[in-house]
Amino acid sequence: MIARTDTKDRILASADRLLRSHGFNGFSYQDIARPLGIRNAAVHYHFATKADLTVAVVESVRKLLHDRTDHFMAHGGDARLQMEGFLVFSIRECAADGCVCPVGALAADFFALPEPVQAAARRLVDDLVTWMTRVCTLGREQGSFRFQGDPADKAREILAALQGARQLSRVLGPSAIEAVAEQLRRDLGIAGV
Amino acid sequence: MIARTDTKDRILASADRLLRSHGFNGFSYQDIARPLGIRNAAVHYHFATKADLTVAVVESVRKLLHDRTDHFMAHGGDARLQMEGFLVFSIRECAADGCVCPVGALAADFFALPEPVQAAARRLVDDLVTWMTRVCTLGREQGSFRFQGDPADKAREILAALQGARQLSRVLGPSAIEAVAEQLRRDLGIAGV
DNA sequence: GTCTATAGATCGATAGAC
DNA sequence: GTCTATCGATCTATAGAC
Repeated sequence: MIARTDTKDRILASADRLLRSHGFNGFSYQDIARPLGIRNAAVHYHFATKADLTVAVVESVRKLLHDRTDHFMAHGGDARLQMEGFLVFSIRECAADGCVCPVGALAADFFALPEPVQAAARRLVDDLVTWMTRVCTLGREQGSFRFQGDPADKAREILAALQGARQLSRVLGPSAIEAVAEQLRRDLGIAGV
Repeated sequence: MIARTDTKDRILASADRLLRSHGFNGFSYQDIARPLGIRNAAVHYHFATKADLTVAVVESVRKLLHDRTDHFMAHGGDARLQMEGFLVFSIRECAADGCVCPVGALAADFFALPEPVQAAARRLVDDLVTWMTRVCTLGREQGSFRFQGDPADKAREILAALQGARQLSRVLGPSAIEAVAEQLRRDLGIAGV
């Protein structure tokens, strides 16, 4: 059934964009239904509750992360390429539509979120930290990165900086995340590559 | 009139806490009125609209920042003390109640916010960046900080990292911001002081 | 300055026809 | 799978008594 899958995917894509641009409490089923030319109730058919829909969005992002990093997590690879890919990805997404990552979108309302949504956010953050920690560990072993201290701390610092930078960019413009990304490169000793 | 000022201040304090814990779209006039033992309409008497109330919250934070940094901005001082004070302040606020700074609270919904609220957020971010840039500039001149590149870039990196860390801490627990703060110190060469 | 009462809108969600 | 219709709740904001 092409129609079913197609509509469900469109709903998911729309919810993804709305969640990351307006936050969990900043979009409604109406906002999703109207541009798709369907009704409120049709969205509820595919995703019974707003919590279900939001969890699905977070899980789709988590799956995207796994698709892009599973090989690296299992077999290793060039840490500098992984890092640079993530920086460029963050800058491009931020500049394109000012969207933050789902974690940043959910964190602001976190204590007011349905518990399943909180749990999904936790899973995504755990995955991001695990992956970034491996990138930092391998990068230093490979002689690509220069930093002091525990790779797990450096990983959280980098993730926090990018998350915060995407939010700063909403207020200051796209130059903010570019400046932060370039400073992160300088700190790691990979600027001007 | 003690009563008037007192209630207005209580409303402001309550709104501050609610904004930073639940986001702009995550709290209502009811949430403010009930714990204070007053009614919805009484809040509207002091702050006509939710935008007015939110702008007042942001401006009060901006005033607090000025009170703490005006002397430093005018006459200089010990950059390491300014930096350490800000790190400790951020950690303590984050651990106490999981609140993010107003910028982080407003950034998630930013494109859905009333324009005056967006403008107030911009003013606060500009002030923070200006101050932190001065801290970084003086810190390097004083030989306290070690970093590559433009102090304005380092300043935005640090602010972004702390803002992101406060949000990560909601998901991962208070250890996240402590780890990020310690990594920021290591990067600057002021760890273990 | 605070109240009661309510307007007016929107929200998430459900029931049932098609 | 999408529709119409609607429920019940909640929200921002206002009017007017006290």
